[in-house]
Amino acid sequence: MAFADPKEQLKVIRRGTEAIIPEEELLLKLEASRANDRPLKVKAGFDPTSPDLHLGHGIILKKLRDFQTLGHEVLFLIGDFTAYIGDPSGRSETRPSISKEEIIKNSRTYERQVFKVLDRKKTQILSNSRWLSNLDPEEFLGLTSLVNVSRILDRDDFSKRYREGVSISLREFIYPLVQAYDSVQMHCDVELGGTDQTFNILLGRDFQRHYGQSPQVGVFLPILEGTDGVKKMSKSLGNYIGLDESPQDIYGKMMSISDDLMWRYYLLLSTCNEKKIRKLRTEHPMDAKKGLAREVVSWLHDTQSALEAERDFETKFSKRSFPEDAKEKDYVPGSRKIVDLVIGVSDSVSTKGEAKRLISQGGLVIDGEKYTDPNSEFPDKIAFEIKIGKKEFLKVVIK
RNA sequence: GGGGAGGUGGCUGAGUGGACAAAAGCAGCAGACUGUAAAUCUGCCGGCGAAAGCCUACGUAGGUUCGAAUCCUGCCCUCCCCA
Repeated sequence: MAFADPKEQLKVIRRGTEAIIPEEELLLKLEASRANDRPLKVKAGFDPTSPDLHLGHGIILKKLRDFQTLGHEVLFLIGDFTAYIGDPSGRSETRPSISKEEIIKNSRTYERQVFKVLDRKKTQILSNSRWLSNLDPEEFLGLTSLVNVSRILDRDDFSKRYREGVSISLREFIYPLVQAYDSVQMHCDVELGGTDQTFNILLGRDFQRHYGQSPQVGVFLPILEGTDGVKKMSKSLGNYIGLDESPQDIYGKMMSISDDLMWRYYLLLSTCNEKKIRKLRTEHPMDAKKGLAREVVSWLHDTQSALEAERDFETKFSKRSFPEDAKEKDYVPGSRKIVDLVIGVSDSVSTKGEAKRLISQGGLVIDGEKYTDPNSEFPDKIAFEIKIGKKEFLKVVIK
C-alpha cells in the first residue's frame, strides 16, 4: 500500500500527543517505511488488571487507530504476565495482587473492547506471557545488569514513596525491565503510552539497542482526568467511563462532569479543533456538553444510539418525566413493604439500611407519588412505575 | 542479625480499660437550588430490627478482665536506625 508523505503522517500523529521522543527518529522511521513499503510496528500494552477499559485507554486506542489509518500495523499487547507483577508507574503504593483466573477473564474482555476502536485487519493481539513465562534466568539476569538502581530510584513515583516511607517491593523494580523486554521480543518501531509510561517506554529503547535493534520511538499521550476532574481516570477510583458501557450510561456520565472538565475532554476526546472549541465556549455550556456526550457515544456505539441516549437523558433529567423505555423488572413480593421492594428491584441499593435512608429522605417515587415511610406498603396493582434515587427508573411487574 | 515505631471504617486520621459502631475531614448517597453538572446548603452514611436492642468490626490467633480498639503473648505485615 502507498504511504502518505511522512511529514503529513507526523502531523496526524502529533495531534493530541504530549510528547514524541525522539521526534526526528519517528520521521526517519516513517521515511524508511515508505521507501521500503513496509508498515511500522506500533505497540501499546495494557495489563488486564480490571475487566473494563475506559476512556483513558480510549485516548491511546484512538491514537493507535490513527496509525492504522496511516497504514501501519498495531501490535496490541495484553500484559497477562506483567499484570501479575503490577505496574508501579504513578502509584503511591503496591498494586493489590490479582489471580490468574481474573487475568484470563479480563484479557478476554479486552479483546472485545479494543475492536470498538481498532481496525481488526491491521491489529495483532499478543500476550507477553508467551515469552515471559519461559524467560531463561540467565537472560533475565542479563537484563537486570542493564539498569542501574539509582536510575530507577530517580523516578518520581519511587522516590516519593521512598521519601514518604511507603514500601516498595523488589518485584515493582523489575516491572519496567519486563515491559522493556517486550519491545525487544516484538521488534517494535513505536510504543504508545500515557506520560506516566515515560520511563518504561524509554527503557525499551536501551534494551532494543542492547539486542542490536533499532530503538523504538515513544509516543506519549496525556493522562485523562476522571469524571471527578481531579484524579486520573481509573477503575479503582470509580471515576471512569467504560468503553463497554451502555449508551445511556456513557451519555449520563459525560453529562455529569463539571463544565471546566468538559473543555479538557473536548480537547482530548473529540475531533473538534481549537477553533471550533473556542466557538463552543461562547454557547450555552449545556448544549456544548450534550454535543460532547453525543460524540463520545457515537464513537463507542453509533449515532443512532447517541440520539436515543440523548432523548432518554432529556426526559429523565431536563423534563424530569418518566422515560418510555425504562427497564422492566419482575418482582415477587416477599412482603408488601416498600423497603423490600426497593432492595429486590434496584441495582444500586443492596442493603436495607441504604434503602431506608433513601426512602425516608424522599428518594423514592412510585407512580408519581413520593413515599417517605420505609414501612408503608406499595400500591396493590400488578404493575407500576418506580423511581429510585436520581438515576434509576424501573417498570415493576408484580408476579 | 540488633534496636525503635506502627497496623483503626472506602481513604486520611483521632482514640490508650467502660461514656466506642469508634471524633474530624474526604469520598459516597438522598433532598433543596440550577442550565445536566459544579459550587452551596440540609440530612444520612456497618448489618438486622417498628423500637428496645442484637450481631459483626479497630492486622491475625489466643489470653487477662464483670468489661478490650485500648493490657499481655504468639504470628503476619509496614516503616526508620544500626549491621
